[in-house]
Amino acid sequence: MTEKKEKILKAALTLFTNDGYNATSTSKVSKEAGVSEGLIFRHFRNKEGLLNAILEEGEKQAKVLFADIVMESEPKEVIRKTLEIGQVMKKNPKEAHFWKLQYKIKWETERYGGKKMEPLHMALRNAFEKLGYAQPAKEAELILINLDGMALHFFLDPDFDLEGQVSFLRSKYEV
Amino acid sequence: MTEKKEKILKAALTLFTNDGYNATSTSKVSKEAGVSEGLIFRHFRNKEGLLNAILEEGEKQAKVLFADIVMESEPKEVIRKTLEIGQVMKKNPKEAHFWKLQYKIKWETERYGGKKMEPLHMALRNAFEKLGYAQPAKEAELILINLDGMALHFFLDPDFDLEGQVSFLRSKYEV
DNA sequence: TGTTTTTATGTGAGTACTTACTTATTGTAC
DNA sequence: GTACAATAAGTAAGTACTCACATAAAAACA
Repeated sequence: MTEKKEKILKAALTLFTNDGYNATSTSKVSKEAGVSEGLIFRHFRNKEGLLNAILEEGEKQAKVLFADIVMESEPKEVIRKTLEIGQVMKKNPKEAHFWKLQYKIKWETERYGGKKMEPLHMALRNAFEKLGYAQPAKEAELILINLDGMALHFFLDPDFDLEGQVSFLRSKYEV
Repeated sequence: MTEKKEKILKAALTLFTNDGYNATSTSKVSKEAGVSEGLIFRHFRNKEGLLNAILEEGEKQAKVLFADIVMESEPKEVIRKTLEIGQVMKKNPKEAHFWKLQYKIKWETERYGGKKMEPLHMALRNAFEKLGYAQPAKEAELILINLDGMALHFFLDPDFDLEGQVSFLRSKYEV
């Protein structure tokens, strides 16, 4: 990975996340990266290839983030850690960039996100099962739906009180 | 409102909702509407004006949709009707178009959606208060966050089981 | 009423500029 | 000196938007 290639990736992540994929031209990316436009196509073949490279990098980061939750054996801890994913974003802005980009791309291009949440879903299902909940699968799905809803507000509504909502949920689940 | 003006609005609603705002050119809209491109600018001044016209029309529809919930006096009915908003979308595809566009625009352009959910939030807050919940405001916010999460899956995940999730939530709130 | 004048609606070709992408050429490290 | 990194200068197609002009509808006046 050359230095300029990394600069392209960084610039594209910023611009795609802030302005959106379609609203960001390869020319803008090259200027932001301080690089000739042609270099983008040499390294990534086309604009979509650049997007895919960023998305793949984000997926790797997500796996690391999820690993800690999936490997947790204490069911209440699984739920608590899941609910607190948002706090991680506040501390780690690059992780937040990747997440935000996921949602932006999902809505802008409607390319289906794949099954990358599946391991988390499984871990939650098992946790709720161990805790004796009547419908563990639905409970797990509800938490993930909640996470998506909170992400919308966290990323797009500057007045959203993330911590307040998370602690409210923690008290609901007693975790 | 002339016939051609309405055709432009209809075509733009479809294209903006399916392909996104930035990915839809005024030329595409004019072709879909069977109208000269210049007419778009005669009626709406620019592309953003066209978007605003559609958004305003959607806001009117949303007010009608919310009115029925806000005026409901039975607290459990307020919650049930709110949870069942998604079912309305399934029956009324044009309403669904407007909703989907709201989310697409929100993520694509990050223009703040305004306070159009405020009356619904209020109604829910009062409902939870009457039912003796400890934190009615947080409960109301949670329901709206849930709605946003379900919307993501409803519009973008073809396998999402909306009815299953809604009836699960209804059983949770006993409504 | 019929005629003229104004206004609203509509077109199609053109504007300057941007888009994603290509190609030919040069720099550079081993 | 070869393989790769990088650039500058292109390309054709597309972009939002404008303009001069045509037609239809409405208003004003005789």
